Amino acid sequence: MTTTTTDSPKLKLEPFKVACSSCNLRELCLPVGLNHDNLERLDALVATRRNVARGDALFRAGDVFQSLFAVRTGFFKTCVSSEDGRDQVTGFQMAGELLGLDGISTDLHTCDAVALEDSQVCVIPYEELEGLSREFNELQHQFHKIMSREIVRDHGVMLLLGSMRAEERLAAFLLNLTQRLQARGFSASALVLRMTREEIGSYLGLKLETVSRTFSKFQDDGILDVKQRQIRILDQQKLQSLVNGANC
Amino acid sequence: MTTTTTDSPKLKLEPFKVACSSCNLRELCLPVGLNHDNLERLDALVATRRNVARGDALFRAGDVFQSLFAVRTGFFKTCVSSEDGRDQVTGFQMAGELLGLDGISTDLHTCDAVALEDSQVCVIPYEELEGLSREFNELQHQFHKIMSREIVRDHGVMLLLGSMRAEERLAAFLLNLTQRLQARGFSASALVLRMTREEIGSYLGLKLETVSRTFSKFQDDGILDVKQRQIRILDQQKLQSLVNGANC
DNA sequence: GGGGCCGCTTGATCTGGCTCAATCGGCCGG
DNA sequence: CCGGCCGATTGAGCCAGATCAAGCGGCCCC
Repeated sequence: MTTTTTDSPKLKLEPFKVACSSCNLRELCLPVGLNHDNLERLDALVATRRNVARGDALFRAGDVFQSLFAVRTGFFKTCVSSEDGRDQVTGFQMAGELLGLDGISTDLHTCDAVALEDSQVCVIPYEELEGLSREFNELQHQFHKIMSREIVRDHGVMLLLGSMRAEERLAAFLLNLTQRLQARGFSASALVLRMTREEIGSYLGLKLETVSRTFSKFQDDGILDVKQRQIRILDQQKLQSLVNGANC
Repeated sequence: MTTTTTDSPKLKLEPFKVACSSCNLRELCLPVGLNHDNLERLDALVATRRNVARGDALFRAGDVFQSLFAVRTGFFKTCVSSEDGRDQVTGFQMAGELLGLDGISTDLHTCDAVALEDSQVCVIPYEELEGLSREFNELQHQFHKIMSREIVRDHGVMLLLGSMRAEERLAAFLLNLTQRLQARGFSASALVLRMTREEIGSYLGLKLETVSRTFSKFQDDGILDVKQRQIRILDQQKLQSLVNGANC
């Protein structure tokens, strides 16, 4: 992790300037590829931020869609539910990732976005984003790429849910998490899970007991060191080979 | 189904004018909401068409991405595969639906699109679409809606794969298919499946034997009349209640 | 510092869907 | 019209993961 702002004590409110142009996430977020001038235009667009306390929803299915949100700090889950109570976690979002793309389709959000820890998001008014992206090819293209990437990601999850066994699913999940954490400057081998076993299970199409048992098995096999939500990856190779279906 | 062109005998090649502005799919496809002038601009963009024989690929994972494709006639499946041979059908596309959105993300396609019957697609050069959508708000917005809808659809499939039982999955699949067919003017109760049991199974995260057995069970229960790929829905209510988890 | 709660682990048993296997039947090419 | 092939059906047995159940333990609030 990098430190951008001086950590002056007592400064609880936003530092004066937390703009895309000075954001250390800009290479992971909407601003990718924008030149200096365009970045400043984006700054004007992304003027407001919003804090979301752990457990609170950023939006819920059925809410009117007006803005996209970029995670600045913290961690979210998104989940859809069917008419009957069934619930499915569709993703976990960390700093630099966009939330709310589902809402464009019908002007209503179709899933809940819930903070798994105290978080802050940048609010991106959607209409204004459309306007600005009509002016700047790069912004338009980057936005399309982000939507497309979400589609590709979803296809990967379908592959996982449709054809992998429990161990493969958990291995794929852990590798994906560490990859994304690594891109943000964190260790590739140690991580702290922000979500419960049940939420992992929902995402992976498994019951929480199966998730727990699989963690234990990975520990027995010397692949992981598991202490509740503290995970240390001891044998990345073996994890990778599990995903690749090596020992099938 | 509507008939737009005169069915003059012997006319094998394209009728003179098969443009978005005169396409009977325009209310299901990219042109939704465009006014007359803008539609004519879109016509210029979508100038070429391409035939794809049954079994052939429109594109494959790894192919360079240049164009989106709108299905004019026929039926497609898209599937992703992991490094090991595993294969997952991620969707079935019929007339009016867009193919290729996955390619925007990395300029390479990430899945295969294979025709399940002799088909024809409209070729939509992507760069030009971005250009035109910078000019026309409605086109831009409609395109974003289509991408967003794909994301929402994928979330629905995740819910299905992650939390439904075999009968519920097949019921949801059939209802979804008939809904889309109905929007195209076909019967809501009779349909011909264009895909094999194995492809249905891959899409639903089931083995082909399970799909076949579930069809048979639905027939025994008086919900369906199944003759190979000819399906007649006898009790839509019961199908719907299965999806809603009524008898759990 | 203590109590209670929630999340996690672990065990025992059950079962839905998978696997393996045999047969059927529709369709296509000769 | 017939033979072969591919897709679909059906049966028998099995197993991965679900379910049910019983603690455990870390953390938060009082």
